[in-house]
Amino acid sequence: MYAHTYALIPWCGMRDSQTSRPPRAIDVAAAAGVSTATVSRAFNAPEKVLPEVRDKIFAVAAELGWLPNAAGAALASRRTWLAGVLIPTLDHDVFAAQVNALQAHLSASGITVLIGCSNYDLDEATEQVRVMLARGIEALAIVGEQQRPELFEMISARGVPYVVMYSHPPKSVHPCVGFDNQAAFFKLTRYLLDLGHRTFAVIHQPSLDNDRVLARLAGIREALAGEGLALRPQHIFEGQATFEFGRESLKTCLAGPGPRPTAVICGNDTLAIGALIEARAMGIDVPGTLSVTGFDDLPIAEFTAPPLTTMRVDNAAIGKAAAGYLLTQLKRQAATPQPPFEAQLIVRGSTGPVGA
Amino acid sequence: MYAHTYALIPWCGMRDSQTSRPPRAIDVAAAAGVSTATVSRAFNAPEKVLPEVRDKIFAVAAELGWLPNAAGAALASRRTWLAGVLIPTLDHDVFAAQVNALQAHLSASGITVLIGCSNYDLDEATEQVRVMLARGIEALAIVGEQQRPELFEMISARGVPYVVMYSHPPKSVHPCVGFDNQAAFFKLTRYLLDLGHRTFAVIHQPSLDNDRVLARLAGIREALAGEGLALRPQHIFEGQATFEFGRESLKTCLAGPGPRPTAVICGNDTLAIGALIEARAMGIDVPGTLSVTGFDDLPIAEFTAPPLTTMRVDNAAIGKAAAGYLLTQLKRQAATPQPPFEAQLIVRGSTGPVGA
DNA sequence: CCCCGTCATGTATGCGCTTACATGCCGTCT
DNA sequence: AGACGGCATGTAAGCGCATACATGACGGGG
Repeated sequence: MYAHTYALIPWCGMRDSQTSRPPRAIDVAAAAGVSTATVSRAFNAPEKVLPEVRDKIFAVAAELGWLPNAAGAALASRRTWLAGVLIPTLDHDVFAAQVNALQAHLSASGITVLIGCSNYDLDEATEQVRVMLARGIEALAIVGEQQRPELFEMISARGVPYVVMYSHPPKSVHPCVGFDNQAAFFKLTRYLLDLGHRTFAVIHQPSLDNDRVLARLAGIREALAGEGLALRPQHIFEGQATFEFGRESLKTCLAGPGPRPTAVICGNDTLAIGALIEARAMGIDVPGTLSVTGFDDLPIAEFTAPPLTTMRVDNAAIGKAAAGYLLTQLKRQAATPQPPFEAQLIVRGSTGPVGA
Repeated sequence: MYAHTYALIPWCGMRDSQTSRPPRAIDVAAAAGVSTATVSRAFNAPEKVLPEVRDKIFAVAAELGWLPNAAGAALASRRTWLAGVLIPTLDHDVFAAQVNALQAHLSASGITVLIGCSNYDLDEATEQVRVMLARGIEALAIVGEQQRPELFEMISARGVPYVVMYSHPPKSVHPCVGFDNQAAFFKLTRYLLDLGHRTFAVIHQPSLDNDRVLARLAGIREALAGEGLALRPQHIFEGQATFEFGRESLKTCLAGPGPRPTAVICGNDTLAIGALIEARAMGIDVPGTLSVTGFDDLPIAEFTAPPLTTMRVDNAAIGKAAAGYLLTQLKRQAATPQPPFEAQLIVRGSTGPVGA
């Protein structure tokens, strides 16, 4: 398809032969009649090269299709221009949005982002960080501060600046860019308490090794304890964050013995929507006899029946702020500790006064 | 927090002094009483090293916290173990799922994945690929085959194996792993035609530089043409893939002059759900007086009111297959051209016979 | 008119690792 | 017994680039 254009690139035609290799700086230098030092300067410190020479070098480089070999550059300059981000999975809007923003911001500064997915496994997380460090990342953003000690040891040992993204507990030993999960769920629960609710159910994600989920549960319990209340074990449901698990949990919950909850707090919007779906299927009036809350404010939350009361966090802003923090760290400037982001309560139609 | 453990790592305490640097292979070699060649072999070809020597080296390496410097390794071995993937944005379930699967699969083979986001901009796409090539990627997956010629020239010139992901038009000049967008929408439209629909509206994503969207429109037109039908300009809506655009497009459409469409084909589920929301708001009976279709089969599609008729593509399978293809290419094995994936029609409640 | 500073460029070293080749040891076959 | 082959390891040469330092040209001031 583009065969005709290959001819423009001298060494292209040879790409089938084993001798073919990408051009090097020395090839560009030879073709431009300068030394490799000047080629290097033309790209890395253009002001140090005479404009005419520089243009000649650029022209030759373009003609040869030369791209500076990053491995060579990294070795010689001791700079990789690489940063890493460790997340549980890309397959989740929240993390994808954060990574997207982080990458966009770092990329604008010429930094390439390596993405490591732990799949919610601490050992895999540690391994991913090991690989990233071997690749020479100069900064690292980590989702969640619950990690193996070795992970923090490795990055501290190498003096790599890092930041914990998404979480931001009040007394973290780590630099954080995020919000306080516990405070957010405290606020949410307080809101429901103020509506008169006294019996609660909770449907949440797997809490193993997950400080965000644990903090959320703590926030709920803290608010309840303030009123002398507690969660009944039969009202707590832990499982995968799917519509299905939200549905079956609500079903089980309402079929159970003892006092029926008047409010269901869900670990995220997906679970809440599942609960909403089941409530509709069972003919339960939401919010008349049951209030339901979510977390994340997915775009769909506004359009469920009834619209979902939830909490919103600006994930793109978190990603951008994390990038900004790392960037100032890389410049060896003072690390300005960010105040936590605020999770915003979005009251919609899925919550109401108890017994309304 | 982990200060007590730092003491276990000899050079940690010095990380504040400017002289501190990560250990090198030669440090490990010295501490283990061998040469750097043996250290290298212990990690890259363990069977060539006596078990006792190997264990000693591993122990010393762990103690020193040594990680092989990837830049040095890449330079010497001419292997970077890097692959790239070019996508429009991570902020979209479909691409995130594909990348997640691709990365999981390649990572299992020791390959690190570089992710480049084009933000639907051809120049940015080209630039991202340029950066990836400079970093030494040995393989590349690209979403969408509509790219600047320079992009394909660059990768061909370097002999980097690549694969187009997601799309799979019948006569592509590129190796593809994906499905035939045109055929999928042909099938979908055919289904609606068989239900008796004759007047159609289309609400779709921006088509500029987007071969997937263009192919989908072509599929619709092809099916209609088979019945001597065509789309009226006032029934075509192009805009961002949001609920909001789906809503306002349906509203505008139904308020417009001329014959009212009995079926609305949406470019994806988000637009379709927007249309569904608007239809409910307007009190329009779906599917009684209006059929609505989506594409992607988002998890929520099953639970809309009415449940959404849509098409499903296994994005994780595409990512995995793309990784598999690149892996065999890297082994210089025969490239087995994959047959296209099939987009599966999922008939639910949002479509029905015309005028039912 | 000479000296020295400035600027543009060249020279040459080494970043940390892999690997072809060299070395030396030991066991085995003739 | 001698030769030879195989094996474990060492030696040393780069991989492609950036950069400290050297060089040389040029110009201005004393």
